[in-house]
Amino acid sequence: DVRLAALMADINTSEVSVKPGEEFTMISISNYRKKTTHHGDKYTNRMKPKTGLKLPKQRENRRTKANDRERHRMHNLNSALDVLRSVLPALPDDAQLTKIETLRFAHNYIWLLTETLRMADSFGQIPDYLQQHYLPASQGCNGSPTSVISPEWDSTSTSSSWQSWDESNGFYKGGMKRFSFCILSHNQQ
DNA sequence: TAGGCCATCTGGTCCT
DNA sequence: AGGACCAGATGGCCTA
Repeated sequence: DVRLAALMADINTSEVSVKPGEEFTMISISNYRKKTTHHGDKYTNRMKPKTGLKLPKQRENRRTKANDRERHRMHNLNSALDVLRSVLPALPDDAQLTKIETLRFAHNYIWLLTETLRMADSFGQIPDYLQQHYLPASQGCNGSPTSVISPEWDSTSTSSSWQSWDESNGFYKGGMKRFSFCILSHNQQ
């Protein structure tokens, strides 16, 4: 069968290499950002116009309304991101993915689920470890080796998919921003 | 202290 | 005309 597993690695680890057959382990989550909450009046002092110029009353009203709408729009966007975070595999307590990480994580997670379905179609079953650790998303990983299989998590990379997969050595190599997701083994039986 | 992340403001552009 | 969307600018907070 084709075995897939994933690894969450430290952001500062520039490369992960795991040989086929090795146990996968969580390397580090020390660089998870602590959750922070921004409160409304935290930014109050930014609400002054950048220029000291006094706007005409009508224009000022329009601008104020536009600012309110824009704020509301961004809050909606953030709410949608929160919903997205909530359906991704759980992270350790007090950790929250950034916006860009959330989007990349979601992309990788969709890839995982797609791949899982493909494997189920091909081999008639979903490997135990996938069921145990990754499915369904809402159950999270509870601190166990977690997250999503993906060939790519490099925030600077625009390449997709399998380009960094080292077929000869059987491991994925890639530059990493915060996490690395890699396929640890790929055994044929 | 530098850099990352974020919220907010702002003006431009497009759409209804 | 007014709203939605977008990107640049700005400044605060946090962490290494």
